[in-house]
Amino acid sequence: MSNKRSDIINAALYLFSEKGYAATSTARIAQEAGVSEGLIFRHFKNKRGLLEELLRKSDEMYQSEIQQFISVDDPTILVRSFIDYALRTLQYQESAKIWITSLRLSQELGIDYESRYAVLLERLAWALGAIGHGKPVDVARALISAQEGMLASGALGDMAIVESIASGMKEIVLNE
Amino acid sequence: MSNKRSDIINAALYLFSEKGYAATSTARIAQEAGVSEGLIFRHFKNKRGLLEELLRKSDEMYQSEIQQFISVDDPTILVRSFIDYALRTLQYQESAKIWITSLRLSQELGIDYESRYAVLLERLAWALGAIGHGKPVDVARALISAQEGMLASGALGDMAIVESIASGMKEIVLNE
Amino acid sequence: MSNKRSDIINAALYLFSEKGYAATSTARIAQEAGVSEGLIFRHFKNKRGLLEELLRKSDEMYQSEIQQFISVDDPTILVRSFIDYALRTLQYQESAKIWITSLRLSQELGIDYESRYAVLLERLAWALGAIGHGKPVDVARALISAQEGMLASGALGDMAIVESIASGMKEIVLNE
Amino acid sequence: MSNKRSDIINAALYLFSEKGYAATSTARIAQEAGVSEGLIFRHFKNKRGLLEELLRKSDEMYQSEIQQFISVDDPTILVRSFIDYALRTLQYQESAKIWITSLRLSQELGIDYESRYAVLLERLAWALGAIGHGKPVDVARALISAQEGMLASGALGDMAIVESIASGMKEIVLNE
DNA sequence: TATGAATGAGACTTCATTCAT
DNA sequence: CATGAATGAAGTCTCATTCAT
Repeated sequence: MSNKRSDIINAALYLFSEKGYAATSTARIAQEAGVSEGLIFRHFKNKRGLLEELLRKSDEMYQSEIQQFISVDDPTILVRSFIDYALRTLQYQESAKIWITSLRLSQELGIDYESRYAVLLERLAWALGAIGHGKPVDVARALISAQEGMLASGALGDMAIVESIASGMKEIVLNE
Repeated sequence: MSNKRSDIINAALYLFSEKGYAATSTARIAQEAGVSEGLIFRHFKNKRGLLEELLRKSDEMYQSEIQQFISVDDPTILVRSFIDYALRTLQYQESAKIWITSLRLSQELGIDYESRYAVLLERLAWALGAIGHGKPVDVARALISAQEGMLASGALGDMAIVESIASGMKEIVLNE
Repeated sequence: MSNKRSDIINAALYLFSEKGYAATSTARIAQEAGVSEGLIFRHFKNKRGLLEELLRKSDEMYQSEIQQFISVDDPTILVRSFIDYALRTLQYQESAKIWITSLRLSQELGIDYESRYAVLLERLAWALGAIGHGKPVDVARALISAQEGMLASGALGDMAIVESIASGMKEIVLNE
Repeated sequence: MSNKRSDIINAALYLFSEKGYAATSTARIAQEAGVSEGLIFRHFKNKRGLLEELLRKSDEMYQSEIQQFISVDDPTILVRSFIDYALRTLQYQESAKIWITSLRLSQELGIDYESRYAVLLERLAWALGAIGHGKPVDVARALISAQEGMLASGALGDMAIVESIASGMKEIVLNE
């Protein structure tokens, strides 16, 4: 049965993450997906439409993935899980790509990304406050921000730096 | 003397920062700079050459700007200056653009960016160690990483978030 | 019984008349007809086949419609009926479309259209001669020609002009 | 020196008149004009822009051509000149094409065409009134309408019909 | 009969780059 | 140094048509 639709999405995800949106041609996506170029437009109307579908999917996956640690009761464990999550994700290249890519694409295209963090931010702030940090919302934002930088480094393939950043984050917020 | 050359660089800087490298046409750059398209190729050989010149310039400016706080003797002041620097820079839009842009372009094109941080990383690590933080290199990297995320937010124009991140960074590393 | 076939013809008629043959896609026809695109090719082999069927139908309708006045015995009434026919037809938009459209399509595609007028031309010439006009065949052709221009105006929706033309035609050939 | 711009216009004029606007590709126009396809878009922005330029030019030519007989003082000569003009024009194919074509293109694209006739209509009505016709404006419109039909026949290359129509027009309005 | 996924050719258009002036 | 006309390759997208179901 037809999984050509998702073949296209996967190919686009891969190529966008390698080269960015503007530098990836629909011909290349079709080739990578093993379909005709026309099919892309039949399924997604536009190159832009394909991107939006991809971003929508990525957001869904992200929201479902952060459930893992967002509902943890122990604040220390919650924060540690948050930091480790990105670390772990980055070690299994393929599953990480969608996250990194959607971050970058949002930047490249000026799409709002902040809203994606709403739930995470709230829980993280709660945990940081419970641990004893002042200005927990600000600290939570700083952490998320650091993690984004970490993802960017990860995208460039430098795992040593990624681990160093994670270690630094734990040091300052968890003292470990 | 001919300032058309720098007009081109400035136009490219502006447009690359708005749209990214691949999505900016040389025709658009020429129009923005008020010169003929051909002149770009006379001065920079090709579009990539223009980009490289721009990145080179940006690195020079960056290195000269961080001199301000890199040579500070008091570790606390040094760290605070580092954090405030991005904050201040972002408040004066134009001068910040070059920094944000070169960060983004490096990511878009997979150019090494890490080396730019070499000196900064060393001094920041020293200061953090002096303040009493463990694993000072890791923490320094986490800080730089957070600042990159902050710049990305700044690029999207959301100063409230930028300030929140800066505040969070100060809270965790300076306890203020 | 299946009226999807005629749904397709009607949709094509409508769209060809709005946009012309070349500018109308089979996808659009299918959508307008509420059928799948494939069905068009099952019924008509290809787009051109659909057009030819449409033109064939239109000619049949035309021939049957002009029977109304072609068999009239009084030459003055015959000529007046001819002029009024187009006028009346244009006032009931829908039924006029097929006539205008086939005229236009014939032009767009360089299809012979003259033969359609054979019978009409003969009767009209007879009537004009009977009324007392010299060169009755030439005058008949001029009249038919004027009526075609009238239809073109009608297609653009300008009924005031249509009525003016009809009035002018009556003035010169019927003196009324 | 560069007459490539007008080469493109001429090629487009020729091809649009043969096939219509929608059925003529820009690649074909470029080939016919002996230029690269890209040049069309450099000069006219759009295929549509090319069409509009062509229509603008055609209108200018038309207005300047009808000066010949529009300023004639003798009403009979004026009307005869009007009828003969189309006849003569059609006999010299090339110069006629632009007129016929713009008529057809206006119809194909639903562009206003009526305004082009404003001056002509006024003078023709005056002449017809002076000759003694009632409802001179209506008759003038009928004449113009007949001439349009004539042009359409001429476009299909049937000069015998064209001459017959012209003869019929003279018979009814000039009695000759 | 009817659908809808799929395709390949070709449509319009943009682009980086060259070159005569 | 500077322009602007010109190009060829490539880009996004549309289209008529086919075919398995």
